[in-house]
Amino acid sequence: MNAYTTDDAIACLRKAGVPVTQQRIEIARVLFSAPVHMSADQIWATVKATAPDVSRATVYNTLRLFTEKHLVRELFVDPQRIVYDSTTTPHFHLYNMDTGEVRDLAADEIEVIGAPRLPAGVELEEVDVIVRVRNRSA
Amino acid sequence: MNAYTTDDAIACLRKAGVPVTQQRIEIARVLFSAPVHMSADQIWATVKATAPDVSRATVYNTLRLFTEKHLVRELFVDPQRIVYDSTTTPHFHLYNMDTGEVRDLAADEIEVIGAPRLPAGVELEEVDVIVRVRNRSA
DNA sequence: GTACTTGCAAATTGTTTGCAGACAC
DNA sequence: GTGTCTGCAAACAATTTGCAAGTAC
Repeated sequence: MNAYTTDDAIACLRKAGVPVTQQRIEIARVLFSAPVHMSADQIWATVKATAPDVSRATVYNTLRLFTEKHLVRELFVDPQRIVYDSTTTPHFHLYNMDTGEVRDLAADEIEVIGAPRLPAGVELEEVDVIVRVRNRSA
Repeated sequence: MNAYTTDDAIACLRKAGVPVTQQRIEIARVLFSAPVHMSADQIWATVKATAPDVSRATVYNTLRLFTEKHLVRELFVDPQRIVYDSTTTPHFHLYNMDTGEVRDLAADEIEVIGAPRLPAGVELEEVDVIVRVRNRSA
């Protein structure tokens, strides 16, 4: 899912069934050049560095679209902001409550065992694990 | 931590080091009469049923205070609203994305194994597990 | 009596929406 | 050409804050 070049970004969008536009390419390049965890406003700021006239609304709308198409995953680590994770394979997170930083956990660091008894008529969507940490000694 | 009566609520607040007021008693009774998962506005609506002139701001401020004193736990299941959990012992959650309902998971349903390698200078605060489900067949 | 709380309404913040013009195909 | 996308600014909803009046002890 890495897309360093514009062509990679275009391929990635096409594969996901997302109509290609200039703005979406810019946003895809920010997200998929490397695994990142960014808030919508951070993404907007980064995109503006290379494409100054992308509007905030477009970034928000595009992120919603990308989420629906499973190109990114929304993380609710903090009620103040949604963090977008460009890695969509199942994995867990470490969240520093003081710095706001989000880090992926390696698969061997933590493991979830067992499956909950689901009520009838519902199906599992995903399992979210967030390990919250603080800087030592406040 | 159950507090069905006013006296129980007062004792609970005193024990937590929270100065007792009429409004806090009402809010405590809503939260601690039984294990609940409620949003701030749901709590406000419930409190108003028996104490009509408690303001929304007081409910929000009190919930923040209760959180600091570890009388309740904040759950970030959905970016739109904070859900308050009146059970503060460690446990995990099942969240129905369609209905918004939150349910506690029993300790034998799911288990987390292993501990992440923490960066130097940080300490573990808590581990949050949220199992997200959807109603079958959209 | 004093300090802390409350209620109200206004402010704040992250996110969404409506609409006219612009772009992809 | 046609339908979708974008930008702008206004709308929104959940939460917070400032300040004068009320309450617990």
